[in-house]
Amino acid sequence: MTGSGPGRRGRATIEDVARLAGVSRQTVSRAVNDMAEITPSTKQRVLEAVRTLGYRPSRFARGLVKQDTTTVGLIISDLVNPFFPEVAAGVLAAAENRGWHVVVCDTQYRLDKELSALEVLAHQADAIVGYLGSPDEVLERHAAGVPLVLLERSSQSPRLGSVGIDVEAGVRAGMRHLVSSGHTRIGMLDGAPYPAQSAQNDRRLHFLTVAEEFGLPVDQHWVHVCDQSVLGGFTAMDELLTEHPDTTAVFAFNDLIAVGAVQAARRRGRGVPEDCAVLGFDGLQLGELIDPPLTTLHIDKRRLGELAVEQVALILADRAPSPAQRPVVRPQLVVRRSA
Amino acid sequence: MTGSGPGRRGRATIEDVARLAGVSRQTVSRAVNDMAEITPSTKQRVLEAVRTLGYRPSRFARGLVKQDTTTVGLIISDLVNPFFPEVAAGVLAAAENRGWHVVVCDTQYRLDKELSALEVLAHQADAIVGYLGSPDEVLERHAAGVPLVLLERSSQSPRLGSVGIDVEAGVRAGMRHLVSSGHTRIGMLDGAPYPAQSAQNDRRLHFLTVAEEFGLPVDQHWVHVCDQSVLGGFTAMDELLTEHPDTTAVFAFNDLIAVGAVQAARRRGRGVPEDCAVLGFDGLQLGELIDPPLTTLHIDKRRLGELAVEQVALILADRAPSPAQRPVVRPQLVVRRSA
DNA sequence: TTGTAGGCGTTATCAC
DNA sequence: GTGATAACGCCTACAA
Repeated sequence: MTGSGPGRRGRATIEDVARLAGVSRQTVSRAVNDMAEITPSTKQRVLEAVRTLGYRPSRFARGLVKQDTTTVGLIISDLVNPFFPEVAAGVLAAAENRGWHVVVCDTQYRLDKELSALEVLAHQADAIVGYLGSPDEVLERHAAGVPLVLLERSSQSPRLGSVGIDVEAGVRAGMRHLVSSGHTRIGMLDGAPYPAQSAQNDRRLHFLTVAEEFGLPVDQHWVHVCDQSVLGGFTAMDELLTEHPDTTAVFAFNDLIAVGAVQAARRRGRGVPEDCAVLGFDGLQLGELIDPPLTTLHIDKRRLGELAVEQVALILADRAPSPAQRPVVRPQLVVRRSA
Repeated sequence: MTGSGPGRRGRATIEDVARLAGVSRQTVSRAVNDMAEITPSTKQRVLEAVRTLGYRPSRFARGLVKQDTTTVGLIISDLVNPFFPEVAAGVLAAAENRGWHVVVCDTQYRLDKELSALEVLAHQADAIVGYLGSPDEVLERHAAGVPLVLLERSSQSPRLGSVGIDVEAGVRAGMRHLVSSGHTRIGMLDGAPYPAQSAQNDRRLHFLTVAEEFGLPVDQHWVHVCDQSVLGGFTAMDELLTEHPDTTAVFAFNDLIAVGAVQAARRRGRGVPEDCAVLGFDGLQLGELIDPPLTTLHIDKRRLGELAVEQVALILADRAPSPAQRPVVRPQLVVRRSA
């Protein structure tokens, strides 16, 4: 009823400060946002009141009246896979350039977490970019009208932006390299966990296509699915070599898996690359450090994140990005010693 | 003057929806937040209006009236150093548990970026946790009253929370291991870039102390400072071996540096660990994968992040955490083959 | 230089 | 079940 005092309802408001300093709210505002039209002495007095009351402006009230703060939500699959932090770094950098905030969610590759993250961010952000596995229509429903930019996934819906990797070119370059090195019995270690989402995983598709083009004696049985981790790669490689002992080369979904594959091969007494070549897909720093250094298709992950933010900017400016001009990063074959 | 139409000032408001559906704002609110007291048919009509107008509630207006959403800001030094994503993962997980949002900033170890991040987050978050290098009073000033939890750094100020690593115990365990393996001429590769902040870098201090306790013939000249990266470690190790060719073991600030040190040693034709042992400090997965596998002081990085969020919760609940009960994670010596 | 009035978009409270 | 009305905390006019 008194309606005053900082302790009343949590934090002090601009009103409380005004009262304590014996000025109007407006004057407090001028002092806090240090604007020009205010006497130094008054300013001092106000700022002192601010300090004793522990006053901090409400970001909500401020955001309500100045419509400028932009927040983009970032959804990634696994912060501990070194691939994603690099993408995130690109997103952060690009966002910071524009004065935008970024709130991050990690799905652990789980569709339920993905959807709840989507819902949370739909309330909290002005746009969302991320690695998403659910079908288009599910995504659109959960995003509830918030612009969405898909990473490494194309979509039919014109309402969804997207930024991609030129997987086909990458796979072609990689396979060409392996084949020209004399390999024909090439296996693939495909990353889970979105096997049902064909859109999600072009790597396997292109692998099979290109293998057929080259007339290789491999089919889908040469593709083993595994977790996107070193352990996953290790396990799957072990299975692959059991089922197809004549394998001489392996195409991995990503570098983590490739590293696991190298270990598995060696554990079985196969030299890499002499007995079995291993090809990665990512270009993580990790690949340079192991023995033998990993041959891989290097992706500019930072750039990927930056491009996503640019897409967001386009969409937010009502310039709906046409699917035709979908930005794409092209993998570069980096030949080291594993293949 | 007309004051209506969704196109007026960007987004449609609840008012626009109400008008189109021929109901009051309140009814729209009921429909959107699906509350109980509303006729299905009305709800349908409202929801349709929502869809055609592309209406989305303003998070600011909502946050203003419901005081519940909590956002914590996370400031880390370098997303690309695998150490930080693990800490971040802990923060994200703990925050999600409480229904909090996390906005992330990356400073690249730069003090200017650190301060601007602090200022931004002071407006945007209800609390901040992070790796910070500026002096206490600077931090407090820039945080502008927002609760702050320091990572891996103790502070004198009772107003700053903190979560740490028991560096002393870690260094002791590591040095004991090296000494008991017969090493006496032990160098150290210290991580930049906060040399002036003694609070920031207990590792060097404890290293020197413990070295003296053991009566080792090493002093500050055996400490070389470098970037917290593989390259940094490589370079510094090279310098160290040049100045002190009789070095038989090296204590690294972190695993990335240690990996670089291993490479530098080998490049010089020194076997690891036979000619020169290398000890890391982090416990990154990377360490298991290189050759030889890295002996290191393993830190539970996720836990560190979780503890930080718990500190935030305490502070936000006005239960100021006493410095006495500062949470600390204790490094565990993991002996592999590099030392 | 300072104060007053109004509105930003939403939810809560209370009538109807 | 539905609709006025009053906050929520701040800022941008404009008036004094």
